[in-house]
Order: sequence, then C-alpha cells, then structure tokens
Amino acid sequence: MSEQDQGLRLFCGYNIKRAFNVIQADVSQTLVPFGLRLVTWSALSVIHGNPGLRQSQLADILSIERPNLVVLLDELERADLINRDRDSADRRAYRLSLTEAGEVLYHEALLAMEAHEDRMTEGLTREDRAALIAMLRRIEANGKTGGETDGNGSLPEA
Amino acid sequence: MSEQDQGLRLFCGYNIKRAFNVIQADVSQTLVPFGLRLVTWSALSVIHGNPGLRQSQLADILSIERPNLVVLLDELERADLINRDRDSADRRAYRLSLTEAGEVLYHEALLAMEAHEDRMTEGLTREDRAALIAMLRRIEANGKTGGETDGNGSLPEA
DNA sequence: ACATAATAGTTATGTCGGATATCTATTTTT
DNA sequence: AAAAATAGATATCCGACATAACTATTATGT
Repeated sequence: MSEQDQGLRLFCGYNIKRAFNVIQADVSQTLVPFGLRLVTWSALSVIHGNPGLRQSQLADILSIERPNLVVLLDELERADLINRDRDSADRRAYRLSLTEAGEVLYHEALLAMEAHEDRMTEGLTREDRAALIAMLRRIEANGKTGGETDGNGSLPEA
Repeated sequence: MSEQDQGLRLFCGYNIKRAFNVIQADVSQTLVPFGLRLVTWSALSVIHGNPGLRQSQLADILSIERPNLVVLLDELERADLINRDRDSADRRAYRLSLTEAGEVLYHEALLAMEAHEDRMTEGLTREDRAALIAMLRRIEANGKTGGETDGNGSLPEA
C-alpha cells in the first residue's frame, strides 16, 4: 500500500506545510511550561538580540501586522517580561527591552527550544540542517522577489 | 546591518514557517484562476489518484478533520468537480471521484502548480529539491513518533 | 434476534492566527 | 501654522482548524 498522496509529495509546499504542522505542535508543547507561544517566544528572541528597538521595527522583522503585535506585547508586558519605555526623542514610540525576568525566561525557553530542535531534526546531520535552512531561505527569497527572473541566484555551498 | 532575527534563523521551524508563508501566498494566486485553494486542490489531487475513496479516508490522508472536509467537498461538489456516490454495500459512506470537469480542471491546475513549484525553487537543483523534501519528511516523521528515540533512522541517500 | 456499540457523514460552534480600517497623539514637511 | 506622515492602539473581520453532539447505518455480543 504505497502512498496515497503521491501527487502532492512532489511539491515542496505540501511537505513544508506538513512538516510545519508537526513542528508547530511540538513547539507549542515545548513552550507551555513557560507560558509562551511560538510568536511570543520569537518576539522575546528578537528583543533580546535588539534591545531598544521599536514596535514597528519588531513587526517588520517578524513579518506580523502592527495591530497584532500590540496585543502580543500587551501579553508580554502583563507577564512582566518586557519593558515599553517611551522614547524621549520621539514620544510616539516605545523602546522595547527584556526585563530581568524576561531575560531569565528567554534563556530557559531557549534551552527547551534547542532540545525541541534536536528532537525535530533527529536523523539529520549538522550539515543537513544547514543545507535545509539555506534552501528554505532561498525559497523565502524567491517568493519575495515576485518573479524578477534573477538568472543566477545560488546558494552558499554547504 | 546584519540580520535582526539571527537567534531565530537557527531554528528550522522559524525558517519553515517563513518559507511556507511565501509559498502559501504564491500558491493562492496560482490557484485563483481555477477557483481553487491549496486545500481544495490537494483534495482533487488525492481523489484523482485514488478514485472511489471515502470521505474519512481522504480526511486521514490530508490530515484534516472530517467536519472540515465536509464543507470543502460541498464546495467541490457545487462546482461540479467531484461526485459523491453512495456506496451500495455501506449506505453510510460516499465514494469520491472526479467528474469530467474535475479531471480537466485538475490537469490544468497541475500545470500551473508545476510552474509555481519551479518559481519557488528557482536556484535549487533537482537534487536539492529531492534532498529538501526528504528532510522535510524526516521532520514530519520525527514529529509523529512522539519521541520513541528511534536510534538509527536515516534518510535515503541523495 | 435484539440491544449495544461503533462508524460515516453532518451540523453547530469555538478558537486562534492573521488582516484591514480607523482612531489619537505626536512629529515632520511645506 | 496647516497638511501630511508616523507610532501605536482599538475594533472588527476572515479563514484555518478543532471539538461536541446529532442522524443514519452497520457491526457486535450475548
């Protein structure tokens, strides 16, 4: 009894979707003990790496809409994980940073996420993972350049 | 100005999500002329490859819940793309198949989807694509075996 | 055979991620 | 100073996906 979705398995999109579904399920479980979701953890990670950035910058980096980011940050602020400090030079804007508790939680969650990553990529070598990520990024880039027929884009050699 | 999501780019899940987002956007556009969505096209593909299957089987193959499949099939039936024939041996069940119009539309959409796939994977060799899909399937399998510590699962060699 | 359980499909409903329109406050432009 | 742009917030909607419960039919167990 061979596969019943043979026709679909030829498409990257179908496989990507299915792989993401299982990752999403596992990552949700992984983050439950920390009271985080994938998107809130992503926000913590970016704020950790770019303290002082603005909400709109964060929204751009994560490719989420500003209105949705607001409620997400409300959630993180209520949990005392981030600071929203008014920018003294531009009083419309907030500067985002992690609180002490936010830093601690971020690092704890990072360990759990690394274990999660190892679970998900079991059977793949370190080089496999690098190649996988490079190809996914290439696909992401292909999608964003709505079809300029970039004749020779290529991947960094594994 | 290096990347502002460095910490996240190390995770397959983050890259998979972002790659899927651009694929999803492109595939939606690709299927608009056919009045299809990714999930309805997937259903056509599986029915095409397995004529006579039941709704619950289709739901299993596509990993979608039965209630959601019902409305999806209603949509395809209303567009006269599929037949729902009562199984004479089990009058609870329907046997699914494509109509003539469904076959025609499926093949037309297939061509468009293959062009879409080429757009998305521009810059990847045929071997890259095969390796990518193999790794994604490995991840999918890792997720489904909720952690049995399969000591030596490996990938088919590229 | 008949009561019980199981199954196929359906209906109704809830949840969650993501998108748009519009608003206020502030800053920039002219 | 007036008009336009920007940062963030509020309200609202849409689509993907999940669960519970219902009807009709078939399978099971004594």
